[in-house]
Amino acid sequence: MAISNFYAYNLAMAVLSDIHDGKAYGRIRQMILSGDLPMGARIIETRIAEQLGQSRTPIREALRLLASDGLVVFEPNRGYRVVCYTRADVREIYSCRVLLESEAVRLVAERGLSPDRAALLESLLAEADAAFAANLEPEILRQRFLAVNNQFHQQLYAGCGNEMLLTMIRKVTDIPVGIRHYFRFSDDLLAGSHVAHRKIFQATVNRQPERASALMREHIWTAKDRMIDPSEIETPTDPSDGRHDNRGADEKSAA
Amino acid sequence: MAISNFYAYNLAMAVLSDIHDGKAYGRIRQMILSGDLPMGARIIETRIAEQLGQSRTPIREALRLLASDGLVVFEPNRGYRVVCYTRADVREIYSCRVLLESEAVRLVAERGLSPDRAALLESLLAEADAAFAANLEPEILRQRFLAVNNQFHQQLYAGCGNEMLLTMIRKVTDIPVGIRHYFRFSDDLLAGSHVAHRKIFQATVNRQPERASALMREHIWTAKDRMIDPSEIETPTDPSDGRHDNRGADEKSAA
DNA sequence: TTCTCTCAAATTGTATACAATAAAAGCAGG
DNA sequence: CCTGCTTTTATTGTATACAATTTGAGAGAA
Repeated sequence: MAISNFYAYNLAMAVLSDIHDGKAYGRIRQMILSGDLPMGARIIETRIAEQLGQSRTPIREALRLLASDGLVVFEPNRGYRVVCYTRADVREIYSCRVLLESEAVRLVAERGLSPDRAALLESLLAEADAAFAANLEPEILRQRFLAVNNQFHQQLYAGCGNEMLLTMIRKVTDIPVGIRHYFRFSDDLLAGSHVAHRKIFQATVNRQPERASALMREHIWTAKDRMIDPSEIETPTDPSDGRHDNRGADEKSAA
Repeated sequence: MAISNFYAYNLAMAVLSDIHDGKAYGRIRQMILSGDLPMGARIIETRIAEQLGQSRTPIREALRLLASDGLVVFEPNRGYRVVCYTRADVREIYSCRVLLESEAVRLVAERGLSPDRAALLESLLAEADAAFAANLEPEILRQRFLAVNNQFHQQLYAGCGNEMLLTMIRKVTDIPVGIRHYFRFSDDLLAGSHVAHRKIFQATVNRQPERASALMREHIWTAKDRMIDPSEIETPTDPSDGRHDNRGADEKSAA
């Protein structure tokens, strides 16, 4: 398997050369995914450079990369902004997720899970169980669950045998937290999601590709349906100011 | 539709700022897609820079971009090489194409083709008809048809209403010509492909989403089946030398 | 020969300087 | 008070210089 090809894409680059080197790409990426840099925020090269103690050159390259990940948007002579997904965009993304992830899980169910991966997935599900049982504050529970949720999906597909598919799935999965504003995370949604994970896992273990695939489609559709839908009231694409001081203004309304 | 987001990805960047500026990204991209830089060729920044009459800085950025397109591969401290797809990679790519393009054409068939786009597609089909009727040299016919073929696919999906899907399709479609080595382009394959296009187009015009989708799946599967398949004799990933003088060595054996 | 080590050349990584462009501020005129 | 132009500032685009790293060649020893 030519890991050398597909995997030398962006995420790999992060892992290989950036993230543990404390270098630009990984750190900026994290700022975006975590919401430190809110959606729509303009990114000024010199400022980031200063902040990370590097010169502009590596920052620029990191930004180019992030642009191709779809995490920042570039306009010639105007620099970069954190991507600002509209509801329509998010719907598109979820449509793609349905397509890609249902296929991935089908492949996995056909090929069968390796024992250690099955064990890993079990432990993730157990972790989620624990979180629900722990009677946490809703916000904490939500965060905890979503983290496990992401890992579950990633790990589930990992053995699908199609690196290109995995790359594309990462692309529609690694998205700024800001989009959570568009969703209603009621308790029953989380619980329902967890149940769905168990079912999907079971079908996969049982080598039922069609069933696992169908469950996955339904699982993601359900999430998509929970999007808050003020029909045509899109967020304006222009937050106008994007200093990265205004963090936090972002995350609160997500509950 | 937030074109501003998805579309500000790489290809757009090419169109916007690079290609008609005569800048690096577009030109290098073209070198790769056309085979001027053969698969596996190492890319030396200084050399390309000299060749294009620019400094290394913009070349480096272009290469980073191309890496995210999957056209070149990067290794830290070792620079870039043109991606070298193995047969297994190509099979993966075609699996993804089946998935993505069948979905795209389904969406188009559901929404219906705009009259002018339908006309454009008709004209492309007519162009292919003409090519077949012209009794061209096989190699010329092949090139002509493949060019029209690409355009047909692109134009067919263009109105699918999901920019993210289109972006992903571009990614699995824009591939160095070198991979053609892996295919057997017999005359009947081309002719069969053309017939399939007509059928797909007809089903789309008739608003038969499932039918169009199924035809598309079969169409791409057929192409995939025509891969030359010396089972496990993969091309070694290391052509060892990659000066871009050795062009042409590439393209001939494609017939 | 074959292996290893050392040193030189080539290449990539980063920083800095300056040019080109866009955004913002200031200023006249209505 | 607003409008449109000029000047200033901020920011991005490119080139160059130098440091760090890898690659390749050659010398010396087994």
